[in-house]
Amino acid sequence: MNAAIATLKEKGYRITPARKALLRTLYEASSPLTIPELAARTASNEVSVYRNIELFTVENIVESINTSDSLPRYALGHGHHHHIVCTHCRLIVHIPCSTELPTPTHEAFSRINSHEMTHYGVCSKCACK
Amino acid sequence: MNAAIATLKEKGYRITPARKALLRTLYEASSPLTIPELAARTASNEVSVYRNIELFTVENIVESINTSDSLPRYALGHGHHHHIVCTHCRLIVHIPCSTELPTPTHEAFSRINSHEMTHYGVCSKCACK
DNA sequence: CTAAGTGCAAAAGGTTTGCAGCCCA
DNA sequence: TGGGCTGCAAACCTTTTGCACTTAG
Repeated sequence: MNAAIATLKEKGYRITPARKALLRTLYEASSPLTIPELAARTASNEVSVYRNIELFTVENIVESINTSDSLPRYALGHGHHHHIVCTHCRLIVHIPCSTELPTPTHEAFSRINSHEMTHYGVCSKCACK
Repeated sequence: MNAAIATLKEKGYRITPARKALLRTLYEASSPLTIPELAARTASNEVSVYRNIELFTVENIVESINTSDSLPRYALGHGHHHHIVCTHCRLIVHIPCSTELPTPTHEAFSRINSHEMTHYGVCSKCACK
């Protein structure tokens, strides 16, 4: 979180209470949050959250997680990793990227630069019900 | 495409011109299409396209592809596969799922049922510019 | 014939934009 | 002190809903 503040300062962005609150909320969150959730928890305007999340995304401070059946969610980024999503309660956990994932090739593509992977399952809590 | 029509008939849905046109358009498309594109190409109402795409998705006739920087796109589903997306022109191609992808484990999850994987790169055409 | 499907209009989200006032650097 | 930041209002775009009309079976 201090690294994020340093990054922002470096690039000439201002460290405002709204931005600190947003970073703190993201830092303390146990699971990725939506824009309305972030606005509620930081007691700030949804529009400002949109603008700051946009900024943080561009600066690689947060990553956005898009699972088709919920609003986009945001979390502090911690390098490359994958997700496991509970299809019942939407719990999202991060897992490391398996070291030996083969990069595919395709005649229509000259370069492949990155990938995203999401696993879907049922978490322990939901499985017990 | 005839398989899709058979599925619909079986389940008691009507085979209307709008649905035939939608299936034909999806069948002929070289890349997944958005709702507005589908409405334009089938000369039908966007609302009806929403409703039929929803139906086709539930019936596993089409798959939806959500890349965060464009509207959701739809294509006829052909079993499990992955995607490669060109970050310049949004070209999307399908590739088979590598047989030896390890399924991760996580203490918070009791079962992992499925996954999605998307690779990002630059296609040959965009690379030449 | 009649329940399912379509199109139009309008409501309902979610996101972006414009602008006036505020405040960090 | 000034330019970036915030909040409010309103525009915008995508998706959903209601309802009357049409049509496949």
